[in-house]
Amino acid sequence: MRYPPEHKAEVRQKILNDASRRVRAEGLTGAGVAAVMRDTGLTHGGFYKHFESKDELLIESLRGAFREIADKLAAVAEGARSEEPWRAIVKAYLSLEYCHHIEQGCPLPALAPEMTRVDKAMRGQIFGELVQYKNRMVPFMPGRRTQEKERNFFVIFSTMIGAVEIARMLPDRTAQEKVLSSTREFLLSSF
Amino acid sequence: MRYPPEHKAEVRQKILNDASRRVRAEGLTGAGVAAVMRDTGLTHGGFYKHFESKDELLIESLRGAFREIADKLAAVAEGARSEEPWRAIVKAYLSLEYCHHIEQGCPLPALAPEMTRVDKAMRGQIFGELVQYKNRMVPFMPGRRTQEKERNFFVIFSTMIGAVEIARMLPDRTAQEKVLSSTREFLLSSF
DNA sequence: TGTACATCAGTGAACGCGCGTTCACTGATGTAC
DNA sequence: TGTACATCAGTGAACGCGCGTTCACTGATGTAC
Repeated sequence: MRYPPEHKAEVRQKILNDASRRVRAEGLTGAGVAAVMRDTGLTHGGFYKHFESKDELLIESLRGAFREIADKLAAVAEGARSEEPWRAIVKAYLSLEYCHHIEQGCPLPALAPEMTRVDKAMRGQIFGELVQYKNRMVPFMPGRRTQEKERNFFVIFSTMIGAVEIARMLPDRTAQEKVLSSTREFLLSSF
Repeated sequence: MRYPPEHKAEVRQKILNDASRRVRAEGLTGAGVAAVMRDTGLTHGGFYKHFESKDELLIESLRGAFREIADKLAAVAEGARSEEPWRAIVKAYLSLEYCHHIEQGCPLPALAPEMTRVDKAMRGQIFGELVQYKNRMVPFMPGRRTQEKERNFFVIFSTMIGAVEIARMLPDRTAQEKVLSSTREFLLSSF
């Protein structure tokens, strides 16, 4: 079969989208070649027409996940009319909605501990993505100077990441919502 | 060979200690039967004389990890002379020392996201360990009534867990210490 | 216009490897008589 | 006291399975002449 010239790029993008969802939902080793290709509607053999290795898929799908969540949170912040942007980010990040959709959410509460265990080369690349994510969020953070905003980025995101992780370990919505709303109120009253 | 009657219990405990370190350092799948038995100085075949399955090893080694960190933090809190116990816990938990020794540290910043992905039966058991951990920490938390202490447990531990995870993603001590100390100061000035 | 060949995304069998698990065996020590 | 047998933690080969990766092949379409 011959395909239109844009076909290959589209398929690659579809594989990446499926992988970036799978990696968040099932962990760093959860985006297996066969499973991802099945998601995409292809067989595993064709994978290497699109990627050099599974590692390339992994880093590219993480890159996509970081970009996706940064886009969403930036949109939320920019859409905040009557309140400070960081407050809108905190409310969105600590919502039950975000908590329940791990596959579309921030890679940090889904994968942070696993990301510290990958080999050095990949850890360097992941660190680069984290820095970009931080740089996109810093302008929305509370504080006067950039240094203060940066400090607050780390404090606020640390708190949100931990809260989402704990909430996800709890067995029912009520307990989850309790942790999320406690942490939300704590952060919103802290700056 | 015949062994003294306490021998078997000692070997089982050694296997559990090795596994509980490995699982924190290398992830939920990192405590492989062969690797853990090699740590213990035995060969993989003997494993099933001590455990019914790898799942039994996993839950028992997590249980041990939760108990180990709860013991440590309780000792730190009880040893706090001139300050409130929770402040001593925050200082210990957010120290570079604890951050760097993931294999002896709290299972939450090491494993929380992975723990939400295990099968339902094991998730139930892990949730039980989390509840026990919380119950041991709650008495040390700031707040008047138990309800308030419990709320603060979740807020404080969420924040600490996230901060340790982020710190562990950073490439050098300076950056790690910045996140840890920012978060430490934030928490210590919040209650 | 027709024919032969090139292209290339996708297929599916096969590979080597590491994993959890099983099992026949070992061998030092205890017990029965 | 000596002999035959039982016990049982530990050994290491072997298994089935899923994984990432390779590769000969397919077949629709483009290109050369």
